[in-house]
Amino acid sequence: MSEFEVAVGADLRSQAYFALAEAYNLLQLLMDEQLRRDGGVTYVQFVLLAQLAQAPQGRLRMTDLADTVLHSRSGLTYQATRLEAAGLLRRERSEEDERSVTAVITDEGRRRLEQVIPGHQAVVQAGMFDVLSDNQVKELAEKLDAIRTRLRSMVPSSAQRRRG
Amino acid sequence: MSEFEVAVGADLRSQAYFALAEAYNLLQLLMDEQLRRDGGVTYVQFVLLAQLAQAPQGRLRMTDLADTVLHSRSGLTYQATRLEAAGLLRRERSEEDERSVTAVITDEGRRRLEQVIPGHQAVVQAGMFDVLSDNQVKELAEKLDAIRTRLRSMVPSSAQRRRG
DNA sequence: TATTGTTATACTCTATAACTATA
DNA sequence: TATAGTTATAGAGTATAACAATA
Repeated sequence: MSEFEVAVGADLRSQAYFALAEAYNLLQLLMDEQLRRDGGVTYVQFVLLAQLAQAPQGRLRMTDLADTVLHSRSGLTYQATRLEAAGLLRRERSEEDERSVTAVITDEGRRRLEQVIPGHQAVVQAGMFDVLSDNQVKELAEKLDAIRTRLRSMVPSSAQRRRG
Repeated sequence: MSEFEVAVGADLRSQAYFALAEAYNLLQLLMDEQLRRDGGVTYVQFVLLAQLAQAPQGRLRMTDLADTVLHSRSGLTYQATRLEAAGLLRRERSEEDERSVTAVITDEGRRRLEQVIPGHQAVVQAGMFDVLSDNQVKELAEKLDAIRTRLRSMVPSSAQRRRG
């Protein structure tokens, strides 16, 4: 138990919370370095590319993408401009709704993603899973998934934030 | 299982990892808002104050504090200047080693911390623990702690980064 | 009128390297 | 020479509000 925990609460819940926070921050540090080294992309850009890669035809509407990655629309425009300049993504006007813009991952974007994923998974494996058994991983995943679902219901979407 | 997971790996480990990432990001969003609303401090500032509050006599050397919160020294100087201007922290030259500076939390800093902690704990409780039993919390804490310890051993300290 | 995306703008934060003082 | 902390600087990223185009 770290001393920080004593300040805010020495109970099990505080332990779980601070372990989560520190684990994620350390992981972020290692992942940022790996992604930059292996593919010249930031973590945010990696997440955006991965989101697009799995979407049908590699396409997502800008607003939906912003909601998915929890950023403002202007923030997404900023990142999309950078990814477009790097040739990893392109933007197309929608045909059904002329207001909408669809972000599409390019072939080069998919290649770049494949290029960084092995290193990314290696970091996650070494940092998180080498110290857990398969069954422990399963139990961890179940609990984190319950927490994630709960938190999703507590945070409004970017469209809702704009209105409210 | 989100579609993002499919892109990078649909296995249990990816599930655990992405659940961790999204849970922490959502939690961060909620905590930032709460801390700003209840006490006008950022999450980083909250962590710095909490670290000092629990240290002996509320004191820590700047470099040690930087290592604890995983920031560069210049980044810590920036935050310390802001916290000092807000009257929540003060800096003193060390008497043993004239090169060192000790950061000390002020009485007002402690009051501010007490002011935000209830809301902070409420957010954590609602977001993470209302969906878990006490035993599940215990199991979660154990696994996250193992991961944290592992990750700590993988990330060099700020002093080590400076040298290397 | 409401919604989509971009832009203008301003601000926060971070790190690197140079610098000062001390060990 | 090495270390502690600050500062100068520059850059990355973010969000809010105003805007143009479309529904």
